[in-house]
Amino acid sequence: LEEQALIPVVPFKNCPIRISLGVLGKKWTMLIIRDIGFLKIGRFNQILRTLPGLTPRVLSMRLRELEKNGIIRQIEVQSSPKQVRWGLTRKGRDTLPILMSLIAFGSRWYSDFVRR
Amino acid sequence: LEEQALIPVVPFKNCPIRISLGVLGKKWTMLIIRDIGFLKIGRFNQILRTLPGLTPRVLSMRLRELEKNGIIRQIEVQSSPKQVRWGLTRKGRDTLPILMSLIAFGSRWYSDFVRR
DNA sequence: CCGTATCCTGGCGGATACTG
DNA sequence: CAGTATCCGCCAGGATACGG
Repeated sequence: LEEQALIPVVPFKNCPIRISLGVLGKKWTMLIIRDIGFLKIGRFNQILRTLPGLTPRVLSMRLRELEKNGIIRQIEVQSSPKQVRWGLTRKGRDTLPILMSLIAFGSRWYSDFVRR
Repeated sequence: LEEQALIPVVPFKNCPIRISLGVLGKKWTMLIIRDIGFLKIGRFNQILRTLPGLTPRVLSMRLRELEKNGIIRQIEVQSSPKQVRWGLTRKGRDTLPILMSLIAFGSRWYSDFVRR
C-alpha cells in the first residue's frame, strides 16, 4: 500500500495557512502587529522608529490593509495636533498566538542573535 | 508621564519574530513545511502537485534554504529510480506550532473560504 | 504629527526547457 | 522521478518630497 494513498492529494487552494498568510504574510506586517499588539506602540512615527528600514509609504499601506481586514483600528483620534493611536481588534488579538510561536521558535533556535 | 516612556524604544533588529521570518517568511516556505511536516508529503513532484502555482525552480530554492537552515533533511534517498523523501528535523518540528496557530486563525476568521 | 503622492529599481519568482 | 539552467517581466517596496 502506497503511503501517499493515505493522504488525499488535493490542491489546497483554500488552506487556512495560505489564507492567513494572504493577510499576514506581507513584509513588515507581523512586525507592525508586534508593535501595536505587544508593545502598545500605536503611533505612526513611533512604529517607524522602532522598525528601521520601514518607510512611511509602506507603513501606510500596511495599516490600511490591516484596517480593511479588521485586524487593527484607530482607538484614539484627535486633530490639532493630529493624533492617532492604533490598536488591535478582537480579530487582531487572535493573531497574537502566531507571534508568540514565532517568538518561541526564534528565541529557541537563534538565541545568540536575539537581543529582545 | 509619557506612555511611551514605559516602553524602551529600541530598534528591534534582532527581534526573534524578525529572525524567524527571515527563514520562514518567504513565499511558499510555510506551505512547503505544511506538506512535509503535516501531510507527510515529502516528494518533489508531489509537493509541486499540491501547491498550484509553485514552480520547480522555486521549490528547489526553498528546499535548499530549509535544508541549509536545518529545518528539513532528506530522510530517504536512492538512485535508479532516483527517489527522495524530505522530512522535518528536530528544529523543523519546532515550527509546527507556528503552522498550528496560522491554521487556528484562518479557520476561525475565514471559515467560509477554508476548504481544509 | 500623520500620513499621501511620485518616481524608480532590484530582485523575486514565474515560464520553460533540459539533464541524470 | 528530482531537480538545475536560462531568461525575463513585473511589481513590491525603497527614496524622497510634500500636504493637512
